[in-house]
Amino acid sequence: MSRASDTAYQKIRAFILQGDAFPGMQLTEEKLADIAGVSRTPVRDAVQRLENEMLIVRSESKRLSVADWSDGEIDEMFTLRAMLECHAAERAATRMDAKSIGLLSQFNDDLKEAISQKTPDIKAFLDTNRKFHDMILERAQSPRLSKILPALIEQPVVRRTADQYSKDDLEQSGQDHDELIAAFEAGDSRWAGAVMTSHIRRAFHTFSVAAGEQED
Amino acid sequence: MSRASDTAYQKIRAFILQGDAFPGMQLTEEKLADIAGVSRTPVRDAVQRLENEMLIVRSESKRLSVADWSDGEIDEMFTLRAMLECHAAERAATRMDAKSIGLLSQFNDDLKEAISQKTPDIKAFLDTNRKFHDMILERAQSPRLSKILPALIEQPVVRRTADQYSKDDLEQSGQDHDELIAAFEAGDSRWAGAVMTSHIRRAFHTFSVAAGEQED
DNA sequence: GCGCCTTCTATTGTATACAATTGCTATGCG
DNA sequence: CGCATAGCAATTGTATACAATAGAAGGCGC
Repeated sequence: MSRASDTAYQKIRAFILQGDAFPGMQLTEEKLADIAGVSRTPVRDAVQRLENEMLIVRSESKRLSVADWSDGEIDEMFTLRAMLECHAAERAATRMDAKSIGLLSQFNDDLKEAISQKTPDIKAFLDTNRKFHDMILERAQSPRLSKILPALIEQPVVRRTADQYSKDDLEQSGQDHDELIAAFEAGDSRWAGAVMTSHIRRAFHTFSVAAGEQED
Repeated sequence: MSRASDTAYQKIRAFILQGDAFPGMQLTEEKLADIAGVSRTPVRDAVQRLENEMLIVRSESKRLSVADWSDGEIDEMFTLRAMLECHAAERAATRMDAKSIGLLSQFNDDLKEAISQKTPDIKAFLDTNRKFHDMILERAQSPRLSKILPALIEQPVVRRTADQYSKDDLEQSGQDHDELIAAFEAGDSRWAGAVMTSHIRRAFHTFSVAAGEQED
């Protein structure tokens, strides 16, 4: 979309993901327009996008609020993500080239670098991790997947618990990525898919533990 | 969405699916506004929805056109649909109730009725078929799936070749549905998932043959 | 005091006018 | 004659004013 529409999307998204928003919080188009610094028209575009990503929900009377997910929905979200990222990895494995694999290695080096410190740089970790997965999605060369998957990936609940991940968890991610790269180099799509599946399922497990502890 | 926005969506969708639109055809918001009989504002909402369903694409310069899918994309579409409908069937199998199963049976009776004539009523077939699948999706009780799947289901290319399906193909669909119902009654989610997968993959095969013949 | 109806207010939906951008065409120069 | 460029036309993007609708509050009768 266009400039105002995009900035609205980004600012509202940031407001929900990292800002002062809380699940269930009521929103109005006008308030969001203030936050984004634009008029309601581009805000409505942005809201529709965020609604598709299920970060925002509309009540039956068209009022907006910040999405609040049940445990079941989070579970389902990870399950779908695992299925689709597995599929993406399988496709990518048959469509890789040397340059892309090189980039993947580089991203993963950056990722390891980010968590090698005594206090891991979570933000850098999430950032390079996203780049890594985006690269695979790009190599999957499926417009459909590219439309569906991103909405399942970066999510508020995940973000909110990310800084509780242990160093071991983070390092395991790096190792998964290494194995993915090996599978890509071998052009073995089933291997790549299986590693990706276990990578996501482990992430879910790690998240569950962190989320459980957060409750206490 | 609201009234004008909804009618815009439906009319534009009908225009693409059943109207005079052709793949690659250039569209302007104003023309679509004329077709829908509303102003550009609700049209933009509708267009965004259709863009998400990939019925409409925007060029890099934001101009709109009717989507034109490659064979590879159609293939991928069926693959994703098979994966996700399989998952939906698996979930539904553990969440069924007698009333819903009764409705499924009724829908399938209607479907068989529609194709029992010498010249099958394709429109009625597609209609009851959609009801059947919608019911399963509803019982899967997954908001995410409900958001993702519909965009993969009713598609122009499929619609365009539907009237070439043989009576055998249509009857096989009815039998698949019968077996799905049996799996639901047994509460066997793996069974339900497997039947659904083969149901969709067969549909893809049937479509491929029909589409191939259409080219000649 | 309780419940229902009415009125008012807050919020979303739509249209329209205008701004910005993009593509196209024509014209001039080499 | 070809190409670059300037200006024009067409299209999309944004803001704002107004319409419609849903929710809240207050008043009235019972």
